[in-house]
Amino acid sequence: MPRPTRTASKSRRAYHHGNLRRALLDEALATIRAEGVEGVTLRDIGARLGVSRTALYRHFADKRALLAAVATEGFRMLRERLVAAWEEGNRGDDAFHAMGVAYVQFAVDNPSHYRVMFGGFVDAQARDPELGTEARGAFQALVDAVVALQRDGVFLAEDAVLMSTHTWALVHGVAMLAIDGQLPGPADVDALMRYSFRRLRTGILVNTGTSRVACAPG
Amino acid sequence: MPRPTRTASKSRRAYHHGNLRRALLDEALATIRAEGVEGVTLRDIGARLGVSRTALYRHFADKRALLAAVATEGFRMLRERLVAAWEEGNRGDDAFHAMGVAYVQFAVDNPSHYRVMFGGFVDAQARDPELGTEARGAFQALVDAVVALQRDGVFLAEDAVLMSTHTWALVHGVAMLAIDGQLPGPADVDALMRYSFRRLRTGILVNTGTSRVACAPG
DNA sequence: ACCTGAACACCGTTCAAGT
DNA sequence: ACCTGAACACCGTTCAAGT
Repeated sequence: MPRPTRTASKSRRAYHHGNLRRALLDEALATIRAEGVEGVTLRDIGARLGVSRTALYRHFADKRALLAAVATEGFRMLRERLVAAWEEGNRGDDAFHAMGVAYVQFAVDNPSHYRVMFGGFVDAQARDPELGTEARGAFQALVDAVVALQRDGVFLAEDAVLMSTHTWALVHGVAMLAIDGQLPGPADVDALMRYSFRRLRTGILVNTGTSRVACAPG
Repeated sequence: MPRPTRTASKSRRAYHHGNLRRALLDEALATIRAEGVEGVTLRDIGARLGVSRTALYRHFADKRALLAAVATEGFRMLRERLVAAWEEGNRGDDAFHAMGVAYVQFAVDNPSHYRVMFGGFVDAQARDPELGTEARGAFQALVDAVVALQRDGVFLAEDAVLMSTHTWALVHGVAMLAIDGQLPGPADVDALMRYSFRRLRTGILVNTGTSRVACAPG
């Protein structure tokens, strides 16, 4: 396949002439990974790319737009992980658990990136429609799994969105506590996830409800 | 009761001579409420208090220490709300639900403050021991309720800390989604909380487990 | 179109100096 | 002890100017 007629040129870097946006995104993400969001400065990113510190404004409205793009990419990655876990687990009950584990694992592996995704971008979503689209896409992966499990009679036949949001809140909560260091140790993340998903399925209440009263005890 | 021998003095503000720390804390919190964390600048706070912008360093090591103190106060407030909900609800099953509602309500009422409390202060806890103490105190209010409900045979007699952490993760997740605007509307917060607590108690799984197989269907 | 470089209006923090 | 004011080393963003 012939490359575009554009020559390789004498520019010091390959990301000139069109892929500077991509390079800015990659550099921002690398910095976020290494130092957290507060380590991201437009000057450093420009310098690291051998580019003026104002070159960024050709591709992003401002710093927040850059971070919104990073967040958008995060949701895209997250959705891929969720879908992969669901499909590789053969779309059953265990696969649902695997999705939850994959979700928390993504947060633990990319804590700073995850934080940018949920860093109070209430209006970032309004400013950057693609962010909302991608976030909804990741959520949809969860809804799809819930719907499938409801169809198969594994999960209760309730409002799938409500059930999915409930599940999302749980894994989101576990993820946040994990990356915030609120859990004693890293081994506790696994233990909590195992417990949480068991109880997500069966609840924490002692079984004295109407559905059991009709049964003989034992 | 006689006031301390310190005179009212001619100082323009009452918070000189000992309560500047308190004033700094209040001013920081007010700014956080009004503009979010990123609106907090030491210069503005100093100016608003009629004090040099470096006066703060007499009471806090740096800006992060100030924010850690704000977070500490947040956990103290949160614990009070939780305990109040638990006791006013007469320490029963409904009171547990009320605690959850109070938790989410605190986050919704004080979104920026709540975010400071969970803003990735992994090591802030190490730097500021009081923060960890107060955070653990709020969590303990939840554990106490779980233990009481287990004693009364309402909740499963499992590891109370694990069960509490599971519950905490759920309400934390709901709270984060709510203040992040990830939920369609404010009415959905209530609906989600009702659903989530019902399912926290009873689970989302169809009841075909061993305990029900023994029963006649229907 | 794309990038530059100087300039502007901000930051947190340090430190010698005052009382 | 407590506070000040100048100074330092940073920020994001704007804008006229270059190619």
